[in-house]
Amino acid sequence: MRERPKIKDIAVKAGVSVATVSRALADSSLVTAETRQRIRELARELNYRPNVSARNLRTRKSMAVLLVVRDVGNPFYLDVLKGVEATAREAGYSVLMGNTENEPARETEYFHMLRDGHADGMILMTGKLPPDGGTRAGGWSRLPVVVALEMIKGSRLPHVQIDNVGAARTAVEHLISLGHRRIAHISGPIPEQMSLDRREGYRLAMRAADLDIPAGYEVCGNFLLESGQEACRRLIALPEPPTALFVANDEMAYGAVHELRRSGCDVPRDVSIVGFDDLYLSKAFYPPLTTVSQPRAEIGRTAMELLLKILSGGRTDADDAIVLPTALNIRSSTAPPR
Amino acid sequence: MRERPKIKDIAVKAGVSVATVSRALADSSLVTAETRQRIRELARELNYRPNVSARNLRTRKSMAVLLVVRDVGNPFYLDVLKGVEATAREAGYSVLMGNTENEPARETEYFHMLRDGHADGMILMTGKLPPDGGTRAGGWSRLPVVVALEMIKGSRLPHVQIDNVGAARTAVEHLISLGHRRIAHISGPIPEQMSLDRREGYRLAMRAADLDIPAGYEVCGNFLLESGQEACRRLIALPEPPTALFVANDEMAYGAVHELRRSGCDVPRDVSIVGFDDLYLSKAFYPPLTTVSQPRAEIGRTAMELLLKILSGGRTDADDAIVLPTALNIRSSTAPPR
DNA sequence: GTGAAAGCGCTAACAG
DNA sequence: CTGTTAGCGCTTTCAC
Repeated sequence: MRERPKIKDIAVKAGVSVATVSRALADSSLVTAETRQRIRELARELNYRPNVSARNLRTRKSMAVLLVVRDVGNPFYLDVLKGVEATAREAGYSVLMGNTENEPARETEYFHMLRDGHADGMILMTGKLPPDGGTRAGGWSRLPVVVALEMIKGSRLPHVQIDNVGAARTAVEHLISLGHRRIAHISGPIPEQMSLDRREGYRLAMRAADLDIPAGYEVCGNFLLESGQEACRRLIALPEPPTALFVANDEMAYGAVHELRRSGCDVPRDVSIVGFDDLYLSKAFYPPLTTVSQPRAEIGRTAMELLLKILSGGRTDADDAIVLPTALNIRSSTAPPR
Repeated sequence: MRERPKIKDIAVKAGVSVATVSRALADSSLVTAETRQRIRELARELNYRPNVSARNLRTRKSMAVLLVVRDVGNPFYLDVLKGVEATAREAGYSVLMGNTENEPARETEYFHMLRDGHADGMILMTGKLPPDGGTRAGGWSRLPVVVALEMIKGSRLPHVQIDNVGAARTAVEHLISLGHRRIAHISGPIPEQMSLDRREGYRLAMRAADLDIPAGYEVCGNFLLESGQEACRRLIALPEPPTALFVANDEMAYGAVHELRRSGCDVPRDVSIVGFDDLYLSKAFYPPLTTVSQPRAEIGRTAMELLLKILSGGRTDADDAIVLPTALNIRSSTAPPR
């Protein structure tokens, strides 16, 4: 086998011009079925594959999308990534991983990568836009970007999201309906929109039921296991500790349960716990965790589909704000108070 | 602001040639510090960024690496991905995600992508080479590929791995030293190398201790939670059920514990369990899981470093088989038999 | 239907 | 030190 054959090699062998080969390979109707056939066979024979850099340069496309998350190490993104990857693949796109670690500079860097032609579009799951979003001509919002998972308020970008406020509210109402009155909340980092929303849902449910939120009942975590543990420790130490916890994500909920157990409390006998996310593990956890499940894979899929639509020239109106349904998954970490 | 400025725009504005601009931007020493300075400022002013497709075409590099795994949805890969991403980033590379779902066709497709210039190198974590690996000139082994996590026997490719046999053996020896004699094993899919190796470690430990492996004591799973549950169910139903389980990964171990609990057995009182992987969750699991921990992030980092070395012209000898250490993490899911 | 030719934007010889 | 020039491999007018 030769070195990588180029289009010209095929052209020579087939006795046609490079243009014809290019057309034949692109399935253009401007080419006789016969020549097309011949060229395709020749291409296969030579094991020809087009050089993507050349094609990208010429077509000004990269057939890649950039998926930017806060932390690639977070298990939450797994299914989302899976959804994105599958959909992208089917459409002939590849997926570039972006990881910001919450650093604004990186956030900006990925937008640059998009402009530079590394990718044709981007799915942004970090909940924020680069700092200088407004100063550039047209801002970043002109770029083919879909915001998913975490919404960015006031950004005219198309969104794929869930109703965090409503879902959180439903979760807390479940606790209330069980008879709990002393319900605390472990939130994500404030002032991230997602944390704010879930806390808002908690507050709404409490207010609607005429329940008090005593001082110290709202503890702020960072979505990581240890912070759930730490937050729980503080809650237990309160003069009047809660009988139920609404935790802003499963990972922190795991930490909270762990801490409760360490201090001799039983879940749900002494304290009920509701999480958020329904990680793949939550059903095998002990006790099986009551939690809000969100359609992660579908979020990924939908976001990618929306991006594809935009890339193929579809409108990018803000009415493209898609809200996917959540569900409260009631398992064994919640029970009536003693 | 203009449309994307190109190198020529800068050249014109600066009154120099494109070559000079290119050099200045590349920090070539062939350019006066002064002109370089001037050009760089101009570039920043114009918000210039090089077009990657053009550069890729010209340099025949993409500054991207392909990370291919069996299943992007598997939490096991998280930290590995994180290690790869961080190292790649530092070196100026981006990471393309590849997902094979165990389909040979996809496996091949990613090798093609590599050849096509989508990426400069590849980190392969699927444990297999495409079917026609040998028929092509030089086979796939000529490409800049590093195999990580799962080894491919007899492939001259550089490897980054752990000693699965030894680690498994140590895990089982722990059980034996606790006094267990009826020890069963839930393996991964056979005949995957990784599953084979861990089972081999189990067998070696058993044989060395003169312990029998009764019929039905080796059950095959697929590394997923449900399969651990299912396998455990069969083990419990045995006329003489085991008092300890060595499970080939944590996820299946979770499933096994879950099943044991469902059927009224206590872990570790009735059955001891050792897992493999030490997922981030295993310490918050109930009971905290005794498990073999492998340095996932470091595996990712090392694989990427090795790939970088190869890409920069380093040797790719098979003596580049790097074995990273594991550790047995003893927690609360193991205890002496009753 | 097919071919000739013009670039996409950049880098790297080669001259000066 | 700087400029001129020739492509990288492909797609796509524009002629024929």
